[in-house]
Amino acid sequence: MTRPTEALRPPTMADVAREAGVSHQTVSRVLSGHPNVRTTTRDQVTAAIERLGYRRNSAARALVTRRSRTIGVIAVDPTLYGPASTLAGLQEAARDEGYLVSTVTLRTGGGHALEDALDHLAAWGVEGAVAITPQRSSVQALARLTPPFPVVTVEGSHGLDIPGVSLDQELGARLVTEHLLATGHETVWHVAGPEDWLESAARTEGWRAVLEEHGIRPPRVLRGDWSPLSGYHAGQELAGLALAGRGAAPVTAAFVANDQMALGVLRALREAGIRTPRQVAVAGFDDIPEAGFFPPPLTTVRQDFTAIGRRSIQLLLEHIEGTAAGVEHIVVEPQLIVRASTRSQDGA
Amino acid sequence: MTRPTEALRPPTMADVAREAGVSHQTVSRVLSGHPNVRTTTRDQVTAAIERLGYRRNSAARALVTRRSRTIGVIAVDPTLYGPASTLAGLQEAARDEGYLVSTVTLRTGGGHALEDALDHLAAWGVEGAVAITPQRSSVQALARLTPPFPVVTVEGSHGLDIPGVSLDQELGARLVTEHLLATGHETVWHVAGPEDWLESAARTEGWRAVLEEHGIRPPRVLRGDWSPLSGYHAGQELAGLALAGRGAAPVTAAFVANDQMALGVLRALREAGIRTPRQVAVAGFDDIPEAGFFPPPLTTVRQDFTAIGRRSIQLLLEHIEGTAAGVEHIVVEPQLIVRASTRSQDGA
DNA sequence: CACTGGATTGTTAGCGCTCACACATGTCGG
DNA sequence: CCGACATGTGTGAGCGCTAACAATCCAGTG
Repeated sequence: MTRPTEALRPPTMADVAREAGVSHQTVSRVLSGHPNVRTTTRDQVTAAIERLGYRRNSAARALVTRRSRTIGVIAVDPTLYGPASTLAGLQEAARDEGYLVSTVTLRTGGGHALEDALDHLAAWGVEGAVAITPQRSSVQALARLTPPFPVVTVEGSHGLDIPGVSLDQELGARLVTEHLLATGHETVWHVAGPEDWLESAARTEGWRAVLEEHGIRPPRVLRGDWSPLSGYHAGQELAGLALAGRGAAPVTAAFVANDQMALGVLRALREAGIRTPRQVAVAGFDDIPEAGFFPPPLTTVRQDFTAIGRRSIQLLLEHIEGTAAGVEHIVVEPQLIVRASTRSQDGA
Repeated sequence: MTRPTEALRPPTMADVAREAGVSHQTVSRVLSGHPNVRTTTRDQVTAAIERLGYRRNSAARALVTRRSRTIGVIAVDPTLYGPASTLAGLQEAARDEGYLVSTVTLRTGGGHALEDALDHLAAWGVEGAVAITPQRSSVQALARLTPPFPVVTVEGSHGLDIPGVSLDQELGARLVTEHLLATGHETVWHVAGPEDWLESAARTEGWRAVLEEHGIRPPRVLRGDWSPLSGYHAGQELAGLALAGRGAAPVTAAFVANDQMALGVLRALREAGIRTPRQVAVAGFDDIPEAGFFPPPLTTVRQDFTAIGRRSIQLLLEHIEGTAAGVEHIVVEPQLIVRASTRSQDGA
């Protein structure tokens, strides 16, 4: 009477029930921690589970409970330090809550990529999703779409009707700019990130606001694409301006929108024979692990990516459970890290 | 006769069948692209699907087909450039194959972390997993465990009975070391990564082998933990040795096991007043985006992380489909990138 | 001693889908 | 004109689980 396929199939709840001499429902009760099960019965079931190496079938559970216990994450370019760190924070938080995290990465934020990603997640029945899509276009796409599950954003919900978590980018930029002005600089130049990125815009905004509050007319904004190379090009331009020494806005300090570009700027300045920070002070944003070892060590703004990841999972779960109170925007505070790149070595 | 819950429940295959005036089985056939369906019928069904906004329920499918179309990935510290890039490559390849990727990240590779991660994935019924666990201990743990699904490793299956994909780390180290010797250096010092990491061991091995082939007795190995700080400490030690100028092994060239540590080394050398590459040439490994902008731009070994990710998904799918021919180890070739940090500026 | 009610267990009916089959048609050669 | 064969389509069962209900046991009670 032995069925030949027996060995191939993992044990089911019915198998455990038979082994323990109870009904499958009792097994289910034990597994879900139902209180009204006699201790002796519970032990028998537990032993049978152990003996058979039984595991609950998640597909069957998901089918009947209509809950997949899976969360989707959509990330643009998770190769960058920021998104990668956020992702790690998300994973950990979700796992603690008993969720599995499924990630879809986007090369670009444009076009139908986001829609396709949401579709892909929907097809697998995720209960909700976190979108790490810091580009304006992606967020707008997100606002247009109506996926069949709640979505929260990371660094992307500014002014939109989507719940989200973000670092106070503007405050970070303010801290840097104030710091540079306090160090005695007449004005602060700015190398911004790509125009399409919200983070980029917020940092530029913070910088501009501080200058204006001090009655300083903001100099022309230089622009890069987050890459070291683009920073290098911007640095060459700054070097040219510094050496030309044009009147209105002397180049003695620059706030670069991320650390990678700052590295490029530093290199360009050095190649032009300009010393940092003596002649031009430079500050970045992100505090990547390398920042403390740049030539010179870089003043920057630290983001607590782990906290951002954790808070966004919290927020998403609230929306999944339906306990969320409206459309909330959680803001995480940045921290200024002062290093040699903005410290006048001769004690100015 | 309207059921009040109707609106809450997403449409099922039966709903579509009713709408299209066919049986649920015909809907299923249309969805799975079965050839024997009349074109007119197919169109009716497609239209009904469209009208109702129907999506197949993945849980129900997984239950009956015993296939979840989900792949698990276990990654240690996905904040590092290498793992993050590999992850991105994996994601993309898996998605192209119609799989969802669920990621579990480990803070440490030690203890039961790996087992827990596999458990977590098993509980969700993944069909297979890729382990990016480059530590010796994790790989050994992996070899001990017998998860209920195939597992392939990235950078971790050396000498073990587990299929995997890895870069030829040893070849990379050989290329660097040969390059440095060819530039005229009498010997090459080495700053290694953590002892527990297989990649670290392989790079050290390649370096040692080349020196021995040239009849050079390898100098003492300095050791870091991949971080810029640890590289900085190693660099200080190197600087001390260089300035002391002890007989047997002059410090004129160093092969550092990754780019981040190389940054630390460069900084320490500069602080000690040692010029790179004139007095000491430095080379790294990984080719992180910043490497080309280090002071000076870093000679390093480029890894094609995207290819590694892609190949490992291929390999895993072969094992899932059962078409795999034994335990295969795929090796990807590295590429030497020569930059200023090893070029004698005065044309030596 | 039947009667109530809580604790404990079993029974039944699906969840939404795919598979194996049965049942229609239509087409063709003998 | 009938069977053999292909092409379409429908029917029933069942994947492994949970939720609702039903059934049992066993005190304590009047």
